[in-house]
Amino acid sequence: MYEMLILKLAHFYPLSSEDKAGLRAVCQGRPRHVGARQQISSHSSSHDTILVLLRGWVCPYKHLSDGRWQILSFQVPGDYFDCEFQLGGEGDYALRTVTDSIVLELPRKQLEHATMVYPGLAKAFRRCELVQAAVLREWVLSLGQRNAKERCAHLICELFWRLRAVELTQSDVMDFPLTQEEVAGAIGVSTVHANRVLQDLRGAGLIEQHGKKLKILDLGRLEAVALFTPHFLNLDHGIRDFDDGVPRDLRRDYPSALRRPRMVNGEPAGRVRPSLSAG
Amino acid sequence: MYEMLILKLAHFYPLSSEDKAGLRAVCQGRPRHVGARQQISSHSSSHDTILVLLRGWVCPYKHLSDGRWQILSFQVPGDYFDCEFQLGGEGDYALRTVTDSIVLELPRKQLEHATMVYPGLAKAFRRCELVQAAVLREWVLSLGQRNAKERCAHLICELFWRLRAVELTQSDVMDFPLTQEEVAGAIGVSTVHANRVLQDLRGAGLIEQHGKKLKILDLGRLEAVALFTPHFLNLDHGIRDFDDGVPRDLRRDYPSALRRPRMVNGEPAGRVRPSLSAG
DNA sequence: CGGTCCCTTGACAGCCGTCAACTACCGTGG
DNA sequence: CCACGGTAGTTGACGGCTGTCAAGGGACCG
Repeated sequence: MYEMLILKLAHFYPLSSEDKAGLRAVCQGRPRHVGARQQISSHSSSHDTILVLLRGWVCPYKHLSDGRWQILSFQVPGDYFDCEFQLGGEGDYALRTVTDSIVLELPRKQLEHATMVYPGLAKAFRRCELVQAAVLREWVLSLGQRNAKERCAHLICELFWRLRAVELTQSDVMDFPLTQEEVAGAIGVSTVHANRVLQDLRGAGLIEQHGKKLKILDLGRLEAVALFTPHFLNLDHGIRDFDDGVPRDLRRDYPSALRRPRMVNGEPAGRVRPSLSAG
Repeated sequence: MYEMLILKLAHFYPLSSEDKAGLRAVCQGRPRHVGARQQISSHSSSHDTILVLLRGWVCPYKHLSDGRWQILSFQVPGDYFDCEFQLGGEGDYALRTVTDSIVLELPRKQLEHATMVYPGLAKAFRRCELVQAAVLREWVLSLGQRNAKERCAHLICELFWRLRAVELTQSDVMDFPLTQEEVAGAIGVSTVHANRVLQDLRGAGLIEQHGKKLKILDLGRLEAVALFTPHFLNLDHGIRDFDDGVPRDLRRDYPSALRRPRMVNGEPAGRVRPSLSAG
């Protein structure tokens, strides 16, 4: 079952069979079952553990003192979260399950030892964390610049690509256990508006929903609506050698000036205005 | 000059004089000057460097294919950014200066060696990265749930606390070199609306602006407007011992159910509706 | 003194939130 | 078999926050 973690890590860095064996040796704890829509807390005697999600969906979220709350990401099987998020005290966010889930607690000490012995593991974990951060940055971009429809489409695209990476899709169909309230909490809109946006996407022939399954009818158009590119997910299946170290000039192909498009009826118009010239 | 980095790190973990000496030994490169509103790219022969900001403000930002762009955070003196963000290829975001800046490139290999020799450095850097991630999560919460006025107030509070931590404030006055366009790009609104929100804050007697300086007139009220708590910044001046490892039940004081308040004229109403019961 | 950048203002429109009510669905129990 | 209750999804009316457009003003600089 914890092959899920190996499957995921191998997407970010090619693991040797020794790496995998070393990881398996650490994964000897007893998996813990957590019901749907429950808080997850570290039950072990020490909070110095890493939680690996073996089955189900989980979401970290944050809330304001007046009760408003925001989902920060969705975790799917193979994902892990570092309980160090507590930063030595109360964490700045909380974790709850979306569906029935099975989590495994790995002792940090043992895991760190394994990453010392098997450098491939260290690189895979490190890269994994960088990707998590990249996803969070993409959410900032989404919440700041995309409108509700684009954000919703983008969320679906992100989940589809990530689930496909751990082989949890069947062709164009994926699990989609989120309620509209959870979608709303993730894309920063009200539940009512999330409903309208989802209807909009269905009406446009982009997706179909049946029960807790979601079918992508036209991935290309959906990605176009979302302004989605899978680049930030770095799902290269560990094929590339990231360590060749060829120096490149960053962002050479970026426009020399920041621009914002005019928006007309939620769609960017052809013309853009120059802005924050890059000098 | 690079004492700025030490000053900042010491906020996150108490550094011994050996730690500091070890860090200074790595900081022997020549600082590079970058003009205002310029792209920053890694100029060194290898992209395997860490950039430390010694003077000025810098902002990473991301943009959509149609030209919309979003600022991801502001970096102030003492902050550093890992060029590994490139993830082995083109990065998913870009970096540009807000003001005239001075940056220092540290070779990753040497820095990693130093962190092996001086574990205090490793802990300080690690904690620093965790705080960066926490700030990003707070931005997600802001962009998703706070309205424009709250977001703007929150941004000002965050910057004020962070600048104070590196002793770059004079009593209630801080540098504030951002144009309204940059504020808008950070809080995800149009420039025109950013202007209105700033006027609103000034009109409410919360802040004053003169040139590139901003004076906080009533920090308590500003934080109340922003629903700001400095907790996520973890600016404990390294006083607490983070390694005592006392197990605690996470989030014990969180409400057992997620709730969202009703919003009336942008203010949450007294009553909240239950939502996503935690079981 | 013309140009550029930045800030400001007003009118108008549209995305999105709020409220309230309704439907569909599902498992439980009589 | 149907009543029932709870959860999730849906709809319509209305209003407000926020974007867009256009124009003008002030500060700074060559």
